[in-house]
Amino acid sequence: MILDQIKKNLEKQIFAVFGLPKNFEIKWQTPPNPAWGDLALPIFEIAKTPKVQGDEIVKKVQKLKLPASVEKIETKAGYVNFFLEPNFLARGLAKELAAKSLGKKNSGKKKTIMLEFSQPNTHKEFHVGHLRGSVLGQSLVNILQAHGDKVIAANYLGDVGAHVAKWLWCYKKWHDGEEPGADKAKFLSKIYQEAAKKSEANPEHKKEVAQIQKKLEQGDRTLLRVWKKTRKWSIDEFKKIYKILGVNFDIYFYESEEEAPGKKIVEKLRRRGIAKTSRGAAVMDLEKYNLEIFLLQKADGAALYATKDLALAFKKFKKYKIDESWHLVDVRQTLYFRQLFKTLRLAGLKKIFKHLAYEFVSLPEGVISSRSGRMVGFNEIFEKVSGLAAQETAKRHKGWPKKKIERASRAIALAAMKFDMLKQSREKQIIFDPKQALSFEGFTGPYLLYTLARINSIQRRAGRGIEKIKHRDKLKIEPIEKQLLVKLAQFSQITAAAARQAEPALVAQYLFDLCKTFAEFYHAVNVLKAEPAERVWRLELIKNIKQVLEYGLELLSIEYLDEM
RNA sequence: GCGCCCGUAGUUCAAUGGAUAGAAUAGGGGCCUUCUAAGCCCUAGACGCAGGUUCGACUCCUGCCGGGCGCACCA
Repeated sequence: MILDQIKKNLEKQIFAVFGLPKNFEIKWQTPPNPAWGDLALPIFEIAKTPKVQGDEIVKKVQKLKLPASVEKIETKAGYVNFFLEPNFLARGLAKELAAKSLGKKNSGKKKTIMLEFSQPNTHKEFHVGHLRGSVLGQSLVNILQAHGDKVIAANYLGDVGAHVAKWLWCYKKWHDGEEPGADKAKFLSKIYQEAAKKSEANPEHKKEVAQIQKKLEQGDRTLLRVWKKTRKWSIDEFKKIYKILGVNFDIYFYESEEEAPGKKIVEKLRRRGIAKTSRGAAVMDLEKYNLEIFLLQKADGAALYATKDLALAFKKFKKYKIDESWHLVDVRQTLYFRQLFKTLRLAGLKKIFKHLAYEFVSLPEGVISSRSGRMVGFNEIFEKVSGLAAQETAKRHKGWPKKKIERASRAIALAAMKFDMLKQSREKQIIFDPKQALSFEGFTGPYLLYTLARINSIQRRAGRGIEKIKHRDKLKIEPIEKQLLVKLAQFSQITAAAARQAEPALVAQYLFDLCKTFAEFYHAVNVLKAEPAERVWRLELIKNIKQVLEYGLELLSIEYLDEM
């Protein structure tokens, strides 16, 4: 905001001095080194416009009148660098922060977006792969909402299909009536692994599984009862995890509910000649769109993922007043979604669909696989990480009661795990190394929490006597403090970019950078022991940092602490 | 075979076509009588290869090499 104002103000003059055409777009940059300035104007582009010749530029730059927001101007290596006036910046920032408008935007046109994410399968374990999707999704919801959009968070559970049939088959055959005990996730996961192994070992078994699936779709009563009961174990487990994670859904959809309507839609598409029958199955021939053949329904009439997704898409737009449907799903489904969206379009649902792809999580040993048990379950890793956090906390705070340590270590563990999932861009594969997940140093969630803890500590010691700062007085602002001011002012740009690119990593990286700069400040100057005027100003500065940091963490859905 | 994505310090990641390619971690060396050392400072270390487009390429294009993923009854 404040930066936008400064830029706008400068642009007016720049256009006039250089005689730039009206449609010219100034591409502001940030100098790589703060010592070179705070805003950079590349003159390569300007030099291309007919009226201006290279050598004249420097002369013309000297004609620019310095507004109050700018301290000085330098030309260097093809750039005009503007040094912002720190007092001006401090004042503007204070206004922006007081209005709580930093990082928020009220775009006039509010879109309603339904964001579907997380989508775990029942009867399988929630693992670190789901963790990425869930945390990414929640963070996107927050970021988009801050951007001014209305977002409906939807989860779509895979509660039917081949994997469920397999599980039920194994359970009925070898574990009939068994109860899961305290750790439902482990129980479900164990049976699934056993089911995968046993069903593949014997062709007889494969047939039995297919039979179970058929019976289930036909609504066999006794089977349905078992399905309902075991499905609930799974869903309860997921909800428990979402509660721990602070991930919230406005709506839950279930694949089981989309089967029948999906089949009807496929039938309709067949009648209308949009879908064809090939080898007994319902397909869309999308070869002319370079999207190959898309399978809608199996030859034996059983529903596929696509069958159900068609129904869900129609339902979403009919029942909820949404403008766009976004799907945050693993990149491996890119082709699938392109096929699905094209099919929907051909079926007459001409709406905006978006597949937000993210790279999957794998382990140092290889790809995650629920069937082979090569995976890191959420509960297991969460326990490990929070255990270590508890140990570290106890070491540092001998007097803390057990409950306080528990609360802190939980927050630290979650910060570590979530930040790990958010800090790199969506399109980068994460190789989840449990050993590295146990690190709380450097580019990690706990580092951000620690920064906050230090700020809080200063504030506590400062006591109540924080005077209001008088901005009319010129403050003595150190270079490192000015760097902090500039960083804070950039926050709005970052959140806007994060929303535009649907990329929470931008916020994560920014916050880390802010904290690094704070740490440098923290070691370079003292807040509490400063001269009265500086003391007041620095207290105000750290208050601002705290506000941005807390808000940024909220966008990432990371809970923070007062002390750690 | 066809298609999509990715190759940057030992490792994990950054870099709207722009300035001296930034961090973290691991390595070496320092800093706790000063606001929390989960920290800070110093040091060493990288663009897969070859062309092309451009005033300018880690970024765009082509080819090669290396890795991942997807391509009809799984989700």
